[in-house]
Amino acid sequence: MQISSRFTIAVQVFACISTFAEEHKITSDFLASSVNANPVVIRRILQQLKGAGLIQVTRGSGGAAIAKPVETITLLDIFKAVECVDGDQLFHFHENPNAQCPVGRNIHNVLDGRLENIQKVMENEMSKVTVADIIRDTSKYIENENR
Amino acid sequence: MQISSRFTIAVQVFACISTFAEEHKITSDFLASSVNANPVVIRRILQQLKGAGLIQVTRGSGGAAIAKPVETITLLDIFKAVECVDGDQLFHFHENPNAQCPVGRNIHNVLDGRLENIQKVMENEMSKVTVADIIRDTSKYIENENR
DNA sequence: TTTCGTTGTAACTATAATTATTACAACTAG
DNA sequence: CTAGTTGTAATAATTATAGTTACAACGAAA
Repeated sequence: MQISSRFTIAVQVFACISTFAEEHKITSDFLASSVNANPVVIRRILQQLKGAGLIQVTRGSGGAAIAKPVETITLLDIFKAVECVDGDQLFHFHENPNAQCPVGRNIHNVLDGRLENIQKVMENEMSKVTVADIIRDTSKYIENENR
Repeated sequence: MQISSRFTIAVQVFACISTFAEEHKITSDFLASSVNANPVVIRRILQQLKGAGLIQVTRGSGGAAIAKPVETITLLDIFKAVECVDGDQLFHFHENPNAQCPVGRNIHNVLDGRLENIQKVMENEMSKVTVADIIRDTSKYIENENR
């Protein structure tokens, strides 16, 4: 099981906005072409990012823009915006372990805390990377191409 | 997107073996009843754990047993055994980002290292918990019930 | 050596999530 | 009003998960 491509697509959206906002209007079609995905898929991701307050999308005339200072948006913010995980739980239990069985009725007691901790460590690492970092690296790589 | 229940089921398998091995033969039916899942699903997980050298399964007469000292088996070992992730990559990219687009052709350069790092941190945390810890906690919770 | 319980695995189904696609009303700017 | 765009519904295709039936292969014990 992998984390869905919505997440990496969403990150690419930020990189695109920052790279091209001055030259192009950032429409869902434009983004879809950079990602090589369907414009409707992009629009849905844009809605999720907008719902989290990370971008703004202009209806009618079109165009997406980043809504907050890029140093204040982390990969974790993006992840939580687009990865609709059931109750924010990364790990999935099989439903209804057998309460007649001593192990079945205690498996959550044993695991919940430890799994929560693993998830927290991962999220903490995600929160260390900001969109500013992504933007800086993106322009660095693009500049390196032009020599 | 969540990590599949195979992982938590597999952990429960170890807890069951350690808790009941002396009283019962650990068959797929017995495990299926504790987990409340289908025996064939359990047998498939047992095969994955066996393939990773973590347990042994006796054909014919039946029964599963832990194959290595429990302090040497970590949650990461179990995770890697049952979670068949494409190329060990937790994060999924949309295929074929547009190579005509400067951002599209550099998104992997920008993200691969950072995502790998996030995954590594998570795996490192998983490797800190051993089956011995799981077993200890399980008996602790079961004992606490009996007062 | 026959019987019995079990594993290993194939085949098929059901369910759910992801991603793509078509279509169109609602909206905004010119 | 027109053109281009967003927001969203509806539908389909694809993939992964999980359940189920079935049965050959196997091992131990009668």
